[in-house]
Amino acid sequence: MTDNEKLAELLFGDTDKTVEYFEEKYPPRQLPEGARVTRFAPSPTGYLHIGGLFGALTDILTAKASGGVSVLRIEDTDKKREVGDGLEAIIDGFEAFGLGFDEGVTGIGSQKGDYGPYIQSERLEIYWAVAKRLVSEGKAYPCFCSAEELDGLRAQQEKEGAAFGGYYGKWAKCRNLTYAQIEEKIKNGEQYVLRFRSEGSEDKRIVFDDIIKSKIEVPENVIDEVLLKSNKIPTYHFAHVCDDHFMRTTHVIRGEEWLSSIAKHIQMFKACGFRLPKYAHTPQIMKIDDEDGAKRKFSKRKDPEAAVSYFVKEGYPKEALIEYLMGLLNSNFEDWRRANPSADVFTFPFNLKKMSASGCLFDLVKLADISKNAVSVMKAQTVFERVYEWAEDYDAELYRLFSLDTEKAVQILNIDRENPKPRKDIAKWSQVKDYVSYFYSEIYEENYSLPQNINARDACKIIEAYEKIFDVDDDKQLWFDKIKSICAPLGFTENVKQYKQSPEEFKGHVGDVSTVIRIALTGRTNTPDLHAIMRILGDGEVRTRLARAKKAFMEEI
RNA sequence: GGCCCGGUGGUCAAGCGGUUAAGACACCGCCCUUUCACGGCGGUAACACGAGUUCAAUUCUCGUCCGGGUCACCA
Repeated sequence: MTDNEKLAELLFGDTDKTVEYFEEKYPPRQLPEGARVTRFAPSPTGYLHIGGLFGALTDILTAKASGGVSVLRIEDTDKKREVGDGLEAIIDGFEAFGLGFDEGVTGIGSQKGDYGPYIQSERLEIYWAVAKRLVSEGKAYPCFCSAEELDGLRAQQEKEGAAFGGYYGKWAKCRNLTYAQIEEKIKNGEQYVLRFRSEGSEDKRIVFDDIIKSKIEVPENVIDEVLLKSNKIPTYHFAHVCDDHFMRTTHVIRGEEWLSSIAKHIQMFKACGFRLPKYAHTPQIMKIDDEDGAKRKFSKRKDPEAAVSYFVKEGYPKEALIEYLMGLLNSNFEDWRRANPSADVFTFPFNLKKMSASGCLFDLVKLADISKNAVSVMKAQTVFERVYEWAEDYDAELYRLFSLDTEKAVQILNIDRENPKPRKDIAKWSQVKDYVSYFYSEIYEENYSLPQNINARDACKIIEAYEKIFDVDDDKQLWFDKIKSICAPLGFTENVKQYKQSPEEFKGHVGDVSTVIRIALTGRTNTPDLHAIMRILGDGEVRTRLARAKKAFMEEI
């Protein structure tokens, strides 16, 4: 038995399962040629970030487009940052946007798939088996340095002008401890972490191909990275290597912040004797800082829209956010969508290589546009259901109003919706209350301010005339003809062109007349089809509102 | 600061040695129109800068500048 093997026993005497055991337990996947296995691996820190949704979409799309498998794995190796309902936020976030993985964690306490468990804290024996082998081969060693010592080391390095800080070379004090020294420290109950014995050299370079960033060249890593923390839980780096190997991940898609640790990951894969997966480092989604106008990544603290729950709260239709993200992912998506207006997004021929290598700004305006289009093609009944469901959680008043008469709500939402070219008013459900407010007397706010070109006296006369001709049963054509008929006697023209030719001859045109009626009925100058609005309001309500408006105009005279 | 990634209109972006440098969103104008939307038509607006390679550089190389990331027993 070599010293290294003795050390492995000393450190991992309790772990009886071997790397070979896990190799057998998690055999290579039987998948068709070219099928890609991807994974999204968030840590449960309390919320799902917009970048996370972006990454997850990339994983799912990549797997789907290749006939492969997407996995959801939870990286809960940092107990300090973990939040109680962190997993819930992630699961809820995916559910809210209709994203599902083929394998992995499916809910609180539920997982599916043959390569599990899919929560890192449940995979400890795997990491230990790999760690044990690494120790026995001399590729890892225990380090007893305390946090204070490490701090001191860093200070010393700075003083001596070391090119970079970290645990390596002559500063790696525990690197060459003898078996006897280690044994003694352990007997004394000293705490230790397990470090990777890096074979790297600063002047050698590693070249590899990133699917998105293409060729990347970095110096080898020389730092003896921590593999297992003092509580025997692995660091991200080590867990990544073990998990993606045993889950048989073929494509590691992750944010570009990981690019800087790629050298150590490649070295670790090599040291473990695992085949290196392909990497794709995705660009980041950023925003413009409201204060200084600088481009920067989303901040959890400063930007509410960094969390996907923000979009849920605002009531963006889930398909809108997904469509927006799809456009960011592959810019040819918009063309594809035009050609396949009703196709399932997941049938889009997604191509990782077509992803842009540079970061982009999140554009709420563009999102709104996509959203309006998405909502405009929905049936009124669908819009109603979606708004109703949303309101139940986020707008009690709207929910109650809709509950009063769901039939009426659908009618309101159906105005101008059956047209060949439907309106595009609604981008998010939180706009709906204002959009429908004048249909509900409880929240309807009267506002009788007239445009400058119309005075209260004329407004009053218009309403009086209109009261006489109004019949709720008139069809749209007849109704409008009647409005035209009251124009001339009041000094307005029914012909807009005529008015434009000689404006001095008239007080206004039929548009001004209907504007007065519109104001009287809805309190605003802009609304969808007035005829449809009055049909929903009903004869009684229309007459009541006309009377009230007339009174208000009279008081202004 | 070291290392790494990136830099085409306001935004997202095609193009990857020879193009009048696409398209989408936004913006502006016109048309349609009872308002607003919708729709149609048109418009403003871009290859960060400097060298080099080349007959020819937005495309290739180098430098500069700018932006971002990363340098933990966090992921």
